[in-house]
Amino acid sequence: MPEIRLADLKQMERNTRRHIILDAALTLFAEKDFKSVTVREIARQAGVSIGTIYNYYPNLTELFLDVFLTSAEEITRLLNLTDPKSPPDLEKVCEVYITYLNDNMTFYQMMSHFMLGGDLSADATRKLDDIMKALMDRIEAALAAAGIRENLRLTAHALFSALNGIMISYARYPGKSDDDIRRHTLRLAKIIARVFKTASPSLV
Amino acid sequence: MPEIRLADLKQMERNTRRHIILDAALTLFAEKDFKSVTVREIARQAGVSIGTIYNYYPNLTELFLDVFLTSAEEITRLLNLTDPKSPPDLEKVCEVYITYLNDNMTFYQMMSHFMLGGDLSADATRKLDDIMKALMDRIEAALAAAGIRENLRLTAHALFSALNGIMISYARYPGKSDDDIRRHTLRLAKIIARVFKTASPSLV
DNA sequence: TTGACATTTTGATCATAGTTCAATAGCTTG
DNA sequence: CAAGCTATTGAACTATGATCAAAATGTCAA
Repeated sequence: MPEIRLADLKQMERNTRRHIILDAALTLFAEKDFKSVTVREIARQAGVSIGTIYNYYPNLTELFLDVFLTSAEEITRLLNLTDPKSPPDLEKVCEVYITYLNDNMTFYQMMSHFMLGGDLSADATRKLDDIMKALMDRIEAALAAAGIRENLRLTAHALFSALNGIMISYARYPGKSDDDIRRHTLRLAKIIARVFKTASPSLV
Repeated sequence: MPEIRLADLKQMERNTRRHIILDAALTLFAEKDFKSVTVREIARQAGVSIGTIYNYYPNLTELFLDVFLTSAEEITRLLNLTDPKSPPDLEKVCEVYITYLNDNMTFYQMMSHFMLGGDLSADATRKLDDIMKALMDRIEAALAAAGIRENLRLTAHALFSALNGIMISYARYPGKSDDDIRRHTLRLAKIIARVFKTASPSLV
């Protein structure tokens, strides 16, 4: 039955092409603010025409979302790899997460854009929600491993929120270098991790 | 010395005109997502031409920043008014802040836009930093009133971050109504307030 | 009041963005 | 090889923020 195989190959080819565009976008996002990247730039970087971009993505938003999802999977994987032998340490998980956000500010910018912006298709919304949930689950697992039992889900929500808030509050810190910001956000992450470890059992 | 008075009056007049544009923008932001509000819409709402907008603001970003600063002053005032007789309660301060964010999502969208987006003039950056610092100071005062003494400044940073993170994480909650989101974000705010009250003295 | 000068307002105009789609090029298959 | 299908192309369309010469309005000394 060569038909099925051929169809599969075609699909793989299509995915490869899609990946070329995705990689071009990723390259550009590493260089500059994601809001200022244009279709024309992505097309040039990928070596295709504008129209081809729209053959693989219905619009720029969905392309950006694809980039975001790729990064989100990466950070989820990183979090799952923390300290594979011993049980995951809460402070370590927070540190890895904040380090990733420092290294990938476009990821955080996109997260804020998609979470607050709206105007996503139903399909895109589902994808976004799924990946955010996966991230949350990872945080929850770390909390569970830290011995938190009561209100586990709610506490995980609060911790996840707290971590996400660090960057929005201090990504721009007047008169500080990137290194200073990294140090400061990591210190805040540590504080938040400790606060949750210390106080959680006594919550209502 | 009538010259000085006249100059003052002119300045007041100019400020009044500026306010007409500001109010028009505020009205539109209450109706729809701030990213989708156009210069033409603001001009129509304010009853002036496009060019006049640019007479009072060098570009749309500065106009948006002005709207943001207006809201930021309002929330700072609200926070200062919480429970004027008794010492400010930490949970109450968190509740007021999160309630305001729920009622004024455009404010939060703008905060995230300006804090993460960049491309502000030097003057705009200073204004933004000032108002964020004022907000922070208010949180710090509430923590101090709650009895926190050690690492006050750093703890205030962490708490401020945590509160800001609530909205970015849960403003979009799959399948939940606005009321549900309000309830959930307020619950998270309460948890965070308690966590900080309980655990802070034992921090390093 | 008048006329000359200064200030403010106006909106057509420009550059650039995302998006569309008829024409073209490239493959596949009978 | 030819017919038909699919993928690619980029000029063209709409809408955006921003500009600026011209017009309207305001100011004030003579």
